[in-house]
Amino acid sequence: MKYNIVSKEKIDVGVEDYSFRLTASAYNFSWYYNGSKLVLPINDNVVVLVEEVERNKLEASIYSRTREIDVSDVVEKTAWILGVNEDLSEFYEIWKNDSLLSRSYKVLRGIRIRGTSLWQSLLIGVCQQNASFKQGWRMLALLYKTLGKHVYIKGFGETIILPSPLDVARASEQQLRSCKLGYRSSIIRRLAQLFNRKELSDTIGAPIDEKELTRIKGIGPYTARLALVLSCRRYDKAPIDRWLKRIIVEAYKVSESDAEEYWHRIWGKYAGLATILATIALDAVVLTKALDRIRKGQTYPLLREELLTPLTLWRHI
DNA sequence: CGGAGGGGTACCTGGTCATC
DNA sequence: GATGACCAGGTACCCCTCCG
Repeated sequence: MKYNIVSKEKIDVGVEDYSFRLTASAYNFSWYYNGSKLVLPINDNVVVLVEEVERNKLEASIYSRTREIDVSDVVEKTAWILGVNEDLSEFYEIWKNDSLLSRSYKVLRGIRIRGTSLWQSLLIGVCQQNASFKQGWRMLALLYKTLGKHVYIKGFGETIILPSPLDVARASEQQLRSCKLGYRSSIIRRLAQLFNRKELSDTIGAPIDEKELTRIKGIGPYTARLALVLSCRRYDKAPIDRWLKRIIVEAYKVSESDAEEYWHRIWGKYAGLATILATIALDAVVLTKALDRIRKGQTYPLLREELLTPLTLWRHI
């Protein structure tokens, strides 16, 4: 089915320090961002193409497969995903003075984490389990390419809609295997089943509890907390993996057992956001290289196009 | 006694690095 | 260049202690 443009809307940026370019770049794929235009699938029928027409003036072209759509609802969801009204001034005060991340402030200031649906956040989380950044995002990219819906958007080109829980349920074993998910494929199947049975809700921004998620086999605290960060902008509990734990030990000279508590003490209710920021600031390089960079004080993204990093993922995959 | 919580370890899979 | 050993890293699970 064809997506036709139904409306062009202005998206108001309600904060001073917003960076569309950074927000669109971070952890994104080439079929969603091309350096200027950002594709945001809103629901089964609606896709939004966002562009910065002037500094902090965003324009959203709404594409739909159906005639009747609620434009104000789409605009509201687009604004929420982009975090254009998220005031982070308190967070900046900590960031500017933090010994690990302050050097990345100049480069990354203005960035927001793009909000996702719960389903999408769980897929991201499960693919990140026991995997390096590169490995995890390659898995996710394969999921998109193998099971997602390839769609052509005029003014952008080809994009891919994330496979739905139903798409995953219908996929063959072989198809899932070809996504190189390993043991994760059975977790993803189980998740898809929960969404299909409506035991999990995929409404954008709907609140969910960490405990509710960790009850699911295959979802532990890391994946649950990452899902809360991405799907609810809940930053109070941080998804701290061993990578970050070791980095905290090195950077702040605390013991491994105190690392998590220490991180929460520094960042308070923004601990989860700081976690994501740390991965971007250190280009998500593997632990040994990250520790090396901390020793050299290279705690900001290198911004080299040829590297595969959270900020340049869209140039490569 | 029973539940909560913490520690240790096995499991799994792709990445990395040393060795030939 | 091929091979194999080891590592990274999140979760599951078992066992232990603690506390009411």
